Amino acid sequence: MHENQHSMEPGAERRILEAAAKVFMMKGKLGASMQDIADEAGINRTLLHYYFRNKDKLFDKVFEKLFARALPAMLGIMSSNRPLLERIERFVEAYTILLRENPYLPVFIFQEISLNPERLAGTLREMGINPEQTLLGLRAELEQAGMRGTDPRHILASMMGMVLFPYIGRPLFQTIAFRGEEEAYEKFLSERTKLIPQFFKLALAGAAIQK
Amino acid sequence: MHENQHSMEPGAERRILEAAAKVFMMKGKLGASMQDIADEAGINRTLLHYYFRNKDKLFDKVFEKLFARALPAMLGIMSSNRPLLERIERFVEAYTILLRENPYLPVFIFQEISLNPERLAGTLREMGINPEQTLLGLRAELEQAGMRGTDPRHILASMMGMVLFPYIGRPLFQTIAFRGEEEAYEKFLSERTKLIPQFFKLALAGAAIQK
DNA sequence: GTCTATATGGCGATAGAC
DNA sequence: GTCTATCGCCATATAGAC
Repeated sequence: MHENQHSMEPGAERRILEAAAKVFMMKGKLGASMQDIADEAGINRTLLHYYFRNKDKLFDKVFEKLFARALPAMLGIMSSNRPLLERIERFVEAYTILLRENPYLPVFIFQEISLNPERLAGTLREMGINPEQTLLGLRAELEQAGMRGTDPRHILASMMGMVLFPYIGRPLFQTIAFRGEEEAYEKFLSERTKLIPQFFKLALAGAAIQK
Repeated sequence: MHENQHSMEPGAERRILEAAAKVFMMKGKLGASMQDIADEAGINRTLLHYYFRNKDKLFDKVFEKLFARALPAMLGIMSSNRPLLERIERFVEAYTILLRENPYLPVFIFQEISLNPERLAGTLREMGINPEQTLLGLRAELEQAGMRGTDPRHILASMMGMVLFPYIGRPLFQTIAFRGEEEAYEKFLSERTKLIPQFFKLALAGAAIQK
């Protein structure tokens, strides 16, 4: 792509993207300046323009990358064909790992989509994600997996919320409910990995009793 | 506060705050210009400065107002002394009403806190919220309310996540799981009002069986 | 209190030397 | 490919007339 005559630092583009991802996530799209990103990457500001033309294009690339990192885990649970409880376990594990490494990811993504919903359809198309088809699979599979009569999307939304909330609302929740203590909160997050699947298990058990 | 010699449109300050809240929520703090807010309020741009001095101060006022609108419902469930399931029901109802009228509220608040966590402690203090005390009450009350041995904060986090996620992730979730259909999603949101408390009921029932 | 006109600064973007 | 210098815009903010 950038086969130029002079020596180009190998992986410069990747290093820029990593720096940009970090800065965009921490300061937001508009709060981050090109200078901030250049500093973080340890390069000259104008090089950003050389590689990515302008800020919008750079941001788009970063967003696509981060979005592609976050979404598959969500669709995984939808499209696998394991038992419901096992799928929940795998889902929670996958997201816990992802979020431990990228705690700002959910706020960043939801904020961006919220401010710019028009772009979503196109992004999904480019990623080769077909909502129609995914939905069909989900419906059929989850419908008969345990919660008969309940729209399986409720399970999915509940699961997503239970997993994501402690990260999305971390500063607030940690301050109010944990006196701001980091270590205690980390422990809390770890506990949830086991606790969330267990919670669904209990709910399913309870549902079975009710019949 | 603004007792001036000339006729001031009554409630101008409030009208500005409402307009600003709307614009800030839809465009973000940096994406919103003072001109945008002035247009929304139907006044001249410089009047914003007359009333609120500068953009930061205006934003702070807006944020405080919105934060004060969102937080009490959360603390309510913590500090009441009703049975656990009843508290959950009330909590879900209260938030459903709030979110139906202010769908952008959670993203806005979590984004701002995420970008500006330093301000949080001060804001809570100004609002007269004492995390220490709230936490003590919560611990004692929920501990003996049903989920023995489980940190009650897990219940709270789960509840918050289940309620908030469909709003925070609405554009994405509605697109993927509902083909973008508005009406179907509205119905989905309504269903959750009953479904979430029911879900906790089942989990508690399941927990009872396990003993 | 409300308006017009203007100052100021920051940031994205490009030109052009090397 | 990388740098320096510079242009031009836009948004905040203020001065000052009415």
